[in-house]
Amino acid sequence: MARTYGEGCPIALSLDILGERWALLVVRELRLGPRRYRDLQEALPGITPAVLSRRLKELEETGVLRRRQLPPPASAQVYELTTWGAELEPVFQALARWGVRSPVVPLTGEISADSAMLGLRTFFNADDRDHQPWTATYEVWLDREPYRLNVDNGRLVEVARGPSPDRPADVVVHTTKNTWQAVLGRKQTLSEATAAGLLEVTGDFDTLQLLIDAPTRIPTSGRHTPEG
Amino acid sequence: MARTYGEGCPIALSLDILGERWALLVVRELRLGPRRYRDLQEALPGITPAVLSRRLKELEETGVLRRRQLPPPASAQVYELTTWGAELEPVFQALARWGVRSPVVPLTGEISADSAMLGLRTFFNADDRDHQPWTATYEVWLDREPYRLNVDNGRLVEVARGPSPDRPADVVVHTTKNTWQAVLGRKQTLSEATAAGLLEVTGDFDTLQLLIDAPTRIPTSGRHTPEG
DNA sequence: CCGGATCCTTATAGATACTG
DNA sequence: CAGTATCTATAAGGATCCGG
Repeated sequence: MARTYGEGCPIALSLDILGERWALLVVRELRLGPRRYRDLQEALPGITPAVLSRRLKELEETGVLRRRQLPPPASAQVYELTTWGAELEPVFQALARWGVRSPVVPLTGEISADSAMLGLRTFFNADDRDHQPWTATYEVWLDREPYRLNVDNGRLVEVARGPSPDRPADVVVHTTKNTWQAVLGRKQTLSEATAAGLLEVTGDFDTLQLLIDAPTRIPTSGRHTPEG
Repeated sequence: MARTYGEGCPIALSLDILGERWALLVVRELRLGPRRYRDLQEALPGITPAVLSRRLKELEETGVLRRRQLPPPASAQVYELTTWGAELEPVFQALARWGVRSPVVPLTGEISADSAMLGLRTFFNADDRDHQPWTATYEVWLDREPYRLNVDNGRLVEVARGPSPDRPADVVVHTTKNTWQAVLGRKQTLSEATAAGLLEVTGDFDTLQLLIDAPTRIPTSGRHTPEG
């Protein structure tokens, strides 16, 4: 927080803390749990070490995240969100829902594995009653990184890093984040991706299809006219 | 949008559009309706003309706002949000609710009249059942700028610039935005401000008290420990 | 390796003055 | 009133290097 807007408005205060370049994307990468410096660098292609260091220091000072030393034998240093930092979730949800409707700027480019999984949470629509409320656990591997999902009675109650902890998941998926994004974005059907060998399903295919269909169809453009 | 994060994540896309310095505050000032270049400059102390021009141009190009020529005899040029730009409301709400709970950075400084009125909307709590659901219209003058409020059955259904259009409001208030903020922030009671001559009420005092009490008590600090 | 710090260059914002 | 122009200060981008 080198420079501030100096306003008494809580929005301006939030921007004092989060408004600098890369700051909110650093926080985004911590939404699913602690990450090391190196993990952040890899998830944020384009950020320079100096900027990443500065943002981490500033976000630590303002109480958004904290630095923690993992106990031996890991002995790694990680960054993780504070309780207050984790309460930025509604901000991310609102920004994602808004950005995806951009009528002018197209949504193109790579995406981090974490973001790909979190997109499911953001756009998962429990109110959609085209499907019956179902219950299942999923284990999704994106680029060899494991994630687990827990749908309980039609609600996505858990999105986390790591494989299924106790019993094996009902459905296990192995794919790349790009294929996962393509399927979620309706650019490719689940069947097509499977047939092309881009995605491998272990367990009930239809249960996976339910998950893929749960996010409301996302208009990535054309929702508004530029004159809007 | 000179520089972009180049990601396929909708959050990053939103930040490509809104992440540059001052951008989101410019949009904030348009939440209650069109404003002229000069109005924006006054509401955003510290912004330089060059930066304001650039932000307006970029936000226009990305479809967040549009430039409009008012018909004669006004003949003024104003900036206003597009439909899509107006859909940033959940983002502002989320940012305001988060920022106000900052455990480290204090919330101090001036605030624009628009922001002072919008704070009421952000923190108005229709679920609070300490009071009966009431219905009333208000006309609030902050630093000689008129705003109108409409509470219907305990819900704040309208916050707008300008005086009451048809019939006179049930309650008319004349004060400064600083006093208004102090009263809403529980730093001063309505009675105290009135007794001190800082606030003048025409109409039913208790109906105004209902409005002031409607926002949930806002903890501006201490909600989390810095270690949180 | 990991977790940065340093150095240099480029881009953006701040300050002030000025113009159609 | 609605901006542009000019200059300076600061922050980000790019590459390299260094200590544990």
